[in-house]
Amino acid sequence: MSVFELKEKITSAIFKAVKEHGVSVDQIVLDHPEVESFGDYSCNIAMRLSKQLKKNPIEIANTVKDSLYRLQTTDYRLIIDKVDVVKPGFINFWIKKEFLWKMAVENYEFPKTGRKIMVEFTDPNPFKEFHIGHLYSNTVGETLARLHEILGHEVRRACYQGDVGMHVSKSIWGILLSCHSREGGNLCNNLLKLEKQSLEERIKFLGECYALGAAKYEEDEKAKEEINALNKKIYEHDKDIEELYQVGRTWSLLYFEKIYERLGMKLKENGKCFDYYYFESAASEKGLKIVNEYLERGIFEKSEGAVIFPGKKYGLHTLVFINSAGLPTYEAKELGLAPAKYEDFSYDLSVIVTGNEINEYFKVLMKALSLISPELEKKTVHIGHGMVRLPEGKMSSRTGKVITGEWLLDEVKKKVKENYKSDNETSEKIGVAAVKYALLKSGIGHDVIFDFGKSISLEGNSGPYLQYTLVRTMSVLTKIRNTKYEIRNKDLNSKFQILNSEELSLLRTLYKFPEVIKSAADNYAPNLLCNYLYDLAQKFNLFYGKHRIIDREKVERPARNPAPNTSYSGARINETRLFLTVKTGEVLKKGMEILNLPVVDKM
RNA sequence: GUCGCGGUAGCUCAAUUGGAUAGAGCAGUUGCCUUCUAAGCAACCGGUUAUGGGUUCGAUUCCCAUUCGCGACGCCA
Repeated sequence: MSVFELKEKITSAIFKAVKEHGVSVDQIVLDHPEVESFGDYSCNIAMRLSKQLKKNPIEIANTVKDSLYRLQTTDYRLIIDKVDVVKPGFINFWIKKEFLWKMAVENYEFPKTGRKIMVEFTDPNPFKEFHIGHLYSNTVGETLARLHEILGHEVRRACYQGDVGMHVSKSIWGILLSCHSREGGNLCNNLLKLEKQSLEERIKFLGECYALGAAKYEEDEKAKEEINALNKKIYEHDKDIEELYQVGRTWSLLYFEKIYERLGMKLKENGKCFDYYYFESAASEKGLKIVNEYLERGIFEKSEGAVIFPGKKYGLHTLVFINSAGLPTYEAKELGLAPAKYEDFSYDLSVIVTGNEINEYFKVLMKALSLISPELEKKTVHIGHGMVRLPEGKMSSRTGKVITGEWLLDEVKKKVKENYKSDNETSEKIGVAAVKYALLKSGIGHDVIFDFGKSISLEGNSGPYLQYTLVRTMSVLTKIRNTKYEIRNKDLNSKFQILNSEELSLLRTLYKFPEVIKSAADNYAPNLLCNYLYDLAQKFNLFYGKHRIIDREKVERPARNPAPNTSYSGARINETRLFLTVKTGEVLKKGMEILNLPVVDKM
């Protein structure tokens, strides 16, 4: 029996019991109490009915309890150990230990649903750097994708990249200037000379060009005009800059793939990390067409030479979709993107992960989409994640106040290496886990204030803590595997009864794993899974520190050679604890896989 | 100015969507390695949940006001 079935059984039993009182309720809330001494499940129905029935909640709770006892089915009797009515009017349920055990040991897998979900995330822009905001989006998006895969859905990953637009023309303008000042001759050849340099250096160069263009755009009227003109040229594939443009674009895209692989994304059939790549250059054509079509139908309006969506009519902002130069803005492109995605993969749900700074835009966008294609609008969900900020404020590529993803990963890796003297490969894995966990562990909506040294923790509630705990469980198992041992507590029936408080507490955490996955996925909240895994690891470490899995006193060591990894032949193993250890390891491993945290053998 | 989001321990964050005694980590103090990995464990310290009212059996959570911070508010994404 799964956790879900168990909960359903208790809920329906309560439902029946309540019905006996002649009242009907729309739903029964059944939760795990925070405090373990309040049982495994808790119901507040008596308090909710108190007003309606004009009776004391305790009284109601007691009669419900009596009805439960009278109505009980064999299933129910099998599951429930004890029911209690407490103070304000809670009805608390204790599950038989045997069942807790069964649920914990069972490897629950969610059945395939056939539901098709597309998740769009990361969305870095070619010609600009991949900063820690992209790192955040990638980490969150990948975990959301994995959570939905675990739930049995068919998931596709999408990445939408801005290969046209003002930021590109600013970069190109910067490149033109930089390449000119180096030498004369063919611009593209000058750029290609950089090919000898590492990809990282070339990307850095592009970033600098952007900063240059962006700064001049604001300072220099002439530069501004040139950049605006360039923007149009890029849209029109003007042959003067096309070659240059393609070179830079290719470098960027290659570079992004390298980072995705470093972050542990799996390669797809196309040999890349995302299933689908969308570009603004393509979306803009579709978007233009759609907006123009619906301009005639009166959904959009002309105003001051631009095409706008009158959001004010619907209590939202009015936004420009096609600017006065005839070019589509972000909003129009997004309108083009939705049907393009649907053509590739006829999804039931489209999840779009972006920074929360565009939350307001998205509301407008969704309103416009609902008038154009209501069925697509219904299938679309926008998740705005918090922005990554530096202690001194917002990041800005223009002023160079940017922390790139690679820099962060490298620095953390270095710190791990220095602090713990671990080898290169291990340090990399620990560093990646530390960075990702730091981004995943808090709620998705809030901004993340990034402060190196404070933000990325290697101990306490951190990625390495989970890795370390997993290593501990594996270490016990290897030790046992290499050894002949006797198992104590062979008697299965007695096993459930004699659990000490640490064992019981671990068991009560273990069986909840599938519930946590479900609620993390349903709420788009990876932090729920982080919280759970951390709690589990803490409980395991407490248990581990307090109790022996392999009996110490039975260890026979060769008298002359008391090395720590000698044979443990003759050691006795507590089977209950062994199972708890195995299970903890499994859950940790699975959970870390969903969070996409690398696993290490030793630390 | 209008709209949206937020304010929880010195710092960074939780709190099962209205539940029981508001919990962790970091920082600080103190113990624990000849015993399955000390990136660990235990203990202490730390709170008028921004402020004031309201709704009810019950509020960090919902409503109103005040205040502070961030974002958006017509041609960037």
